[in-house]
Amino acid sequence: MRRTCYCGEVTEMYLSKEVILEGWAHRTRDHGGLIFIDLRDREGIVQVVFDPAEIPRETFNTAKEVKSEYVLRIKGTVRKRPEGTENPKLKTGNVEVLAKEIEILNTSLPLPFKIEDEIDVSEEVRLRYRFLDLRRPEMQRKLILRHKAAQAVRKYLDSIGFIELETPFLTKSTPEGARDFLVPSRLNPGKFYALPQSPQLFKQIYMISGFDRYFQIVKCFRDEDLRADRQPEFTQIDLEMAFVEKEDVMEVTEGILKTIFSIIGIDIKTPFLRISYTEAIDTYGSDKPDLRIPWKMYTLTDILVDTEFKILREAIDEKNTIKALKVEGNTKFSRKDLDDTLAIAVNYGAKGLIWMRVSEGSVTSPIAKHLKEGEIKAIIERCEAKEGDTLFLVADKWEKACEILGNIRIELARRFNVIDEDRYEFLWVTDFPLLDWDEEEKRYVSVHHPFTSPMDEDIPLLDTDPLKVRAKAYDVVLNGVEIGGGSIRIHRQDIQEKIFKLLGIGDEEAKIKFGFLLEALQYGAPPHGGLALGFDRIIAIITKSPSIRDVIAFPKTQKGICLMTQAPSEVSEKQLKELFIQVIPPKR
RNA sequence: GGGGCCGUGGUGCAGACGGUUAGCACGCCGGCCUGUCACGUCGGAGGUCGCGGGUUCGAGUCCCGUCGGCCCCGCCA
Repeated sequence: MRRTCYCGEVTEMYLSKEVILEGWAHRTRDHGGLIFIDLRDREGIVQVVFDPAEIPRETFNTAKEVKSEYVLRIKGTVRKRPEGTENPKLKTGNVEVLAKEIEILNTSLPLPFKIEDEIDVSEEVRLRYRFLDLRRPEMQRKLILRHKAAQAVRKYLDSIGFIELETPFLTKSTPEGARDFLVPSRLNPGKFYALPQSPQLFKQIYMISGFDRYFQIVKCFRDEDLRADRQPEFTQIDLEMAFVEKEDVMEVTEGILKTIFSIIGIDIKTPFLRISYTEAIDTYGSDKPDLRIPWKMYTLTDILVDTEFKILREAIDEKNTIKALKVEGNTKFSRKDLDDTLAIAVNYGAKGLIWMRVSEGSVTSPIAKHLKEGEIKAIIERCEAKEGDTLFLVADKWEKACEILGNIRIELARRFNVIDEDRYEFLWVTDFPLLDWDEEEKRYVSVHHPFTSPMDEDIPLLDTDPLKVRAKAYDVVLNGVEIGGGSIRIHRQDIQEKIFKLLGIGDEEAKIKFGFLLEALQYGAPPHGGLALGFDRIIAIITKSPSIRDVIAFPKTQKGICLMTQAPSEVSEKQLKELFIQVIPPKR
């Protein structure tokens, strides 16, 4: 006996036909003299009827024993449901299967939660019983969509000449970037592999090897603290191209995203908007702005340059920037709203927060009396503020002031429900700085990574003003989420060495850590660049999942624990001994 | 490392200001039921109140610590 079709496929097409179905008992309704069993498999649910007039007593009694999630094989005939008993909620609702035979293939313990969407259960329980959670239609839809997206991306990239190539998981630990997961080497006592944070160096090597266009849908590993959108292992769509400029990489990326979104029936417009890092920070207070939020930020420093209001006077004298966020619309801020907004500001390091509400050509504000009429007018004009709009002002270092207001922008947009969840706003953020200054370590660090090419015209600045150097780097942003990023790489050994030097990586260290790359760059390395897309994040967005855990089959908790397997776990003395490893217990 | 929310039968929740039998819904078990589809109906079982300590005549409730889950800051080239 073999299955003839999936439960969810039994429609009028099968009328009067005999079918064999295999699946799980979704629900049973025992009316004493008549039993209904909803049988479920991955394609859906169909109602099976057991009528004692049609089958032997023994068969009927077997059906009586069935409980939730028993695994069944049922043979029966498809018939029209009696007039008036159709169920429009089911795809198969016009028909039912009149059972002739039933076989219980397996029983099931009572479940901790129901196998259905909209369950009211903690994520902790879902993760502990992930095998049941994944049985729910919602989770099956998400993982099947994930599969479809991966397949579509493969097909698309293959069609434009990309070659799917693998890279090692057991590889070399490199400085910079995230903390590595280490794997001890039994054959080389005291030495460790690292799991890759990304296939970065290998894909560059592939370019030097002449594969020209590489891609991979691949796991990456970073041992950092977890968030709703961060797991220690996650999946990237990773690609690299030779003989290209950033426009080429951006075009391919837009093609990939277009491909993925077409799966959910959304035709996204390309090319995406492009704005510079500086503009993104200045206007939206974020390098990954959510363009679904209409509110923007404005600079008021020049307007208030002669102010006598003490707090702002001091800010200007300290060469700080005064920024304003405009919250549009007649949004009513209660005392509590204002307090909460201040709390957000303080959380991001603000020393204070000024609010002003536009009203009858002037403003209502705790500081209104300290401002001249001309200043107020100029502020309203600069912000293009209308009646009822509320402005929030912060005075601080440019980047910090922007960042504080940027976070207020996001949190207030959520609170006042101004984000349209059905909109998808893509953009490119370009012209990132190449380097940042790390105050703790007292050295430059890469904003992107150490292999990112500086802009040609900024190369001289490497010697004079490194922080002014812009990178050939680009991030792709969707609805306030960084879904990908990449760069044109350095393909000349002299520049690469110079960057290492600036990063405080000495010749000796560079040779030890990246010797193979520096060497490869000397053997005809073509200009190249690429990008990686956060696959989990994209799938989370298109399935409207609040966390990437919902689109990862077996995710970890915030403490990095898999609640199903209880990994990580202790290992035996013997295992440690073989690896020449000794555990030092943490101090209590 | 830090801030916030949460932890009570299998699941989700309720338990004022500490008071004697810890309540509700769903699920589970048993009976009845031939057109249900969240079936109905009658009955029943099921609890270390996360864990440890303290205050008290008495702690699910108050205090301290600890463990776990979630959100966030730091961190994540």
